[in-house]
Amino acid sequence: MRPLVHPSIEDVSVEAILHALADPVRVAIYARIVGSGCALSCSTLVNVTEVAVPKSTLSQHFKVLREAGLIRSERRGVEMQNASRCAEVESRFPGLIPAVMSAYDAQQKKGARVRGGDRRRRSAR
Amino acid sequence: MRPLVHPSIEDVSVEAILHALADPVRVAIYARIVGSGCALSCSTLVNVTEVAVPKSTLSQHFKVLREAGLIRSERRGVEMQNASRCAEVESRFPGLIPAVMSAYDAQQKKGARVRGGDRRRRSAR
DNA sequence: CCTGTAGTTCGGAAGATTCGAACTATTGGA
DNA sequence: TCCAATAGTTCGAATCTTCCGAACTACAGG
Repeated sequence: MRPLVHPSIEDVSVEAILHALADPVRVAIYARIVGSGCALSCSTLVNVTEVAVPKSTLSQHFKVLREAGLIRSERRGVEMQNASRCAEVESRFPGLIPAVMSAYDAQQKKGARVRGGDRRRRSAR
Repeated sequence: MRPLVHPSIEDVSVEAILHALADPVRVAIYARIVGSGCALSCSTLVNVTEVAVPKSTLSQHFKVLREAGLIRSERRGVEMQNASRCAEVESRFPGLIPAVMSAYDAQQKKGARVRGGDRRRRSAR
């Protein structure tokens, strides 16, 4: 089991943050963490979307969020606590996260459209 | 030659915008277009980065920016004029683009670090 | 030690990206 | 009108990335 990678805040890039939040599942996860105000475990986020996300995929998504500098993951007993690094990211890129979250919220409110962004058309396997 | 696709602004998604701007070359292109205030042709942007971007790749990048709703491309004689759709995007997602551009500018100013975000390690071909 | 729970790693299939080569569209001459 | 030059697009193959089931590791409580 490799130790978890958390970049120091000065090594965080805009590109990595945007890439992390460009995925519909990841932005939903991140919005939930930020919205809840407290740390959340992976397993509580299996149902962020309509269809349940497989846990191996979920694990990858958390890794991307973590290595982009957006969240901090810490083992707490048998589960993992994922907290947002809002304050740090805010100090490095003021206004970025609030703007993205506000845009995301605005989009979610506008009824159940078929939003673009789920660029990957999944096929049956 | 297929006609150019320009989504109407209400069909533009946050995910598509973030995905478009998550690429170091595309965000550089977009920053130049926004910064210049006027429409720019593809060819003037071959040198947005240290290494010249091949024109077939550049064409793909413009397509992504266009289909994300960030720019409007129009043929003007033999070349293509690419203008930003700032005002429209601003009306749909207020504050998003300014926040991203401001974060990007702040990052660029901090010396020539090896920034993360160029996720694709190119190999010799 | 054994079992259950939570999450990670592995590996292969499928999707996305890159870029050279070939192609299309438009303009300005000869 | 035909030709060459310029600007950009499309195609195709190599490469990179993402997804997810199966197998694995880590920890808590009997």
